[in-house]
Amino acid sequence: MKGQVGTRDRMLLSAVELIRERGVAGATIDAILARSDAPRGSVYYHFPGGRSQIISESIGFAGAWITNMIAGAAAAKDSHQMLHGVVEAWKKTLKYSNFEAGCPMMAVAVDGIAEDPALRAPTADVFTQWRVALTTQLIADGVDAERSRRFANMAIASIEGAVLLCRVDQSTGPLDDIEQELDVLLSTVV
Amino acid sequence: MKGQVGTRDRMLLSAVELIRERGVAGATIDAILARSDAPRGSVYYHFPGGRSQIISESIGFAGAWITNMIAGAAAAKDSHQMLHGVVEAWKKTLKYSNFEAGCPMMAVAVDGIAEDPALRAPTADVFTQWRVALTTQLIADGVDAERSRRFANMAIASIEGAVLLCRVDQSTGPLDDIEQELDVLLSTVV
DNA sequence: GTCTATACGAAGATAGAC
DNA sequence: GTCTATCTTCGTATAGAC
Repeated sequence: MKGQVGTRDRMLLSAVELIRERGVAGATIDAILARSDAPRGSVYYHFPGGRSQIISESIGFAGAWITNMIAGAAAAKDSHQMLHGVVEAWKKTLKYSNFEAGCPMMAVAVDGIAEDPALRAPTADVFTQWRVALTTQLIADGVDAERSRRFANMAIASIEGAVLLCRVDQSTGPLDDIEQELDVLLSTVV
Repeated sequence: MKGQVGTRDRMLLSAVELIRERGVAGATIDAILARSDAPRGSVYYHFPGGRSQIISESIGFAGAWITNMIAGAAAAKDSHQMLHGVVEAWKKTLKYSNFEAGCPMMAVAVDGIAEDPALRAPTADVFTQWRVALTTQLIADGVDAERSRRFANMAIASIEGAVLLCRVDQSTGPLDDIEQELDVLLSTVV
């Protein structure tokens, strides 16, 4: 049982995928069941809180996914390589999904928070985690705190925006472009 | 009748607002009617294609809104001022809506295209329009075509991403930050 | 842990009156 | 141009059997 992915986790994973592809509104119970191939009876057994519980837990799940992506990139020696790692990971996931899946956090912000305002705080927390990971590396590279914060916001914003443009264009072009520009900008810092 | 805004236009305007606040899924017929204070009977009279026609026409409507924003900023003398104008316009609209309304194009990309794939092309067109407006100014300022394209994508991506972060943070901080970084980056160009 | 049946509400769409 | 049914589909949730 240890190495197995249980029904509960498969449902959450499917929910994240659906949120990335169709937004929170598209992550219906039926769609989650179909994708995870989970039995109907599992819904209120594993998630007594129903659909809203599935959605809110999905944010934690997706947050962990992003954290892993950054952690992987953080294995790099400096800020340049860290950003490169994150951007490459996005290109890979975009291509893998045929440009149909974007960032789950963006989706939650766009059509999830209006549906359930309680989702705003945890979403903000995930973005803050990302900021912390970036500023930590920048400060380690000798950048001062304020400039680190500004650059971190710039990196997160441009990557998020570029992922959106890539989906619409069905091409990694925008990410290729902002990666270069981000590198130029970073060169003015460290 | 000339200066009046008709029922049809009021419905489209309301649809755009709802899309910005709640995503495409949140722009239901009932919500559009309630916000525009339009009579129920108007729906299939003005829009024989029903809801999907309202949504697709809303994209053109929103595209025009963005074009106006850029046009206003384009009255500036150079690229620096143009970007400043666009960012300031976003800050204003965010504050005006209490950080509840984002970019309609982002919303369409996130939860509209999956619902109706026909929306992808017109959405891509709007982003291209924006790119053209920016590259035109950059080239006028003496930047070469390739770098102009890269920088334009960087500007669009970072502004879109920052608007998202501002909504989640309920603060204009992220836009303030990327405006400064965008300015630094632009200084390496022109 | 999982299944079926059922209830309930929301949303889009159509028909026919005014 | 606009209104009131009405139909249908879909999505969430609950109850009770296995």
